[in-house]
Amino acid sequence: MQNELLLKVAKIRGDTSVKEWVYQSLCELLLTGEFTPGMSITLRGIAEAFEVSPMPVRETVQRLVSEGALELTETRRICVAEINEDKFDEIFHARVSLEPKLASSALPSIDDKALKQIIDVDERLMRSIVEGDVEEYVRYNRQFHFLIYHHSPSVVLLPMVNSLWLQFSPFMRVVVGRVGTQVMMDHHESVIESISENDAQGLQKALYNNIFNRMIIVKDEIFSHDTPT
Amino acid sequence: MQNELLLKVAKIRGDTSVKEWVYQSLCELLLTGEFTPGMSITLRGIAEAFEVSPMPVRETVQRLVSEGALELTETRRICVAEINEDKFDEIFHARVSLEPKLASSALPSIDDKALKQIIDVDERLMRSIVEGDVEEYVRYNRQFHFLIYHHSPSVVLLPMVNSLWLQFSPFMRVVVGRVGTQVMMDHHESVIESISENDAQGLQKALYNNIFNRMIIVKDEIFSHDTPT
DNA sequence: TAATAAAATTTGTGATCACATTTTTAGTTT
DNA sequence: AAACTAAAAATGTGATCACAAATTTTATTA
Repeated sequence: MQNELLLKVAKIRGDTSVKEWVYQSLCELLLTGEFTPGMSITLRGIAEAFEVSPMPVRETVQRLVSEGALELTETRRICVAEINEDKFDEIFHARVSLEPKLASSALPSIDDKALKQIIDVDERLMRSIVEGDVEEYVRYNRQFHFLIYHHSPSVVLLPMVNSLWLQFSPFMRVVVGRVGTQVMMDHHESVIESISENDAQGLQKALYNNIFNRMIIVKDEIFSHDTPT
Repeated sequence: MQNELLLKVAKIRGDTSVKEWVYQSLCELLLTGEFTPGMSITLRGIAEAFEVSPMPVRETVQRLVSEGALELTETRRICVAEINEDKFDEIFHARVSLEPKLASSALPSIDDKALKQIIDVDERLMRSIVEGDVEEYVRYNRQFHFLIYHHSPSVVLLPMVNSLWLQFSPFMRVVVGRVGTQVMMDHHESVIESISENDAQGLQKALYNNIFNRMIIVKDEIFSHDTPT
């Protein structure tokens, strides 16, 4: 593990506490899929890699265990959460229940500049699919969603959605790598149109469909073929 | 704070880690409303009250902050989460989205013995309302719900619902004390009937209605009157 | 050589310490 | 009595230590 991880995360900023920096860094590694499902991590390993004491790492790991992103084994070791079909179905339900609502609560705060950013990210997302660039796909897909959600004043749904993404992103990175970007072709036109027209109901429906269809594709590709994860 | 808190939580059991015991104990204090919204707590205070070192308390508090049950103030002090109307609305949406689905996933595992327990708790809940016993109301209302949910094999929705209950229970305890048990009259007949008939759709609908109506009452009683919390 | 046992190392956990920041208390001034 | 200031205490944070349990490595035996 060593210092390789340090190269993959942003440097700590002036007034950021060590604990918060470790948290954000671990989140990044989970969301990008650098941490893969089932991967074992250790407190001292992370502390050493990030060149900090184990204390902030311990508290951070507790947070991530609480958020379902990390799991404790029977022998109290720590590993990255794995996703089976039942868990996938639960995440599926939670996503389609919470994300559309979250997006509509973000709508009032999405101005023209933000919309332009969202459109820009969507174009990059499309390009990543065409070019078969898995890392880019994962990054821009997440950015597309969170450029919207982060405009919401939410203090309940947003953390819940965050924890869902922490839980399934390592798995999704593996999935997209396995099935290819092409099958994940994403149609965001109606999402973007609803945003530009300030249509909250339309946005909820568009995003519901978008999430539903993406998740169905994964479910079909990974679990219906009885492919081992 | 001192040792009063110790008297209000279960003793630690043999193979329970200190950290887990502290977590369960703090959860209990939140769920019963012993910890009230906005209440300040300190790591050393809890450690002293529970007669443990601050270490397990720190890790536990991180979990609870992550779960939204505790919050950090601007000056990095720790307090019990408060609920304003926006937050209440978010919790409302999350509850009606997740709890019915969770209940239906519990249904296959609810046998006659469990159903009998649920009916028993419902009767105690009714009695608490009639007798105006706020503590009992809070306890049996929670038990009613979780006797159902804990039969679910859920690993995603159940922790999410748990964290929702941790977030709003201190608030609800205050609410019920303020408005009285009578206004919280709860009709669980259709919930129980759906369970006894093994009717998953009916259970989802009954529970949705139950939660919806309870939350609407609170919203009306507390926020429409502009009563300060 | 393979299996087993013992030793060494790793790992998570709880305890303790020191430090920077925040809050409270005590003393002084108006 | 109210306001202000300084000192003391409290608080969260990061660092470090020691211990029990789990895992890995090494040595011994069949």
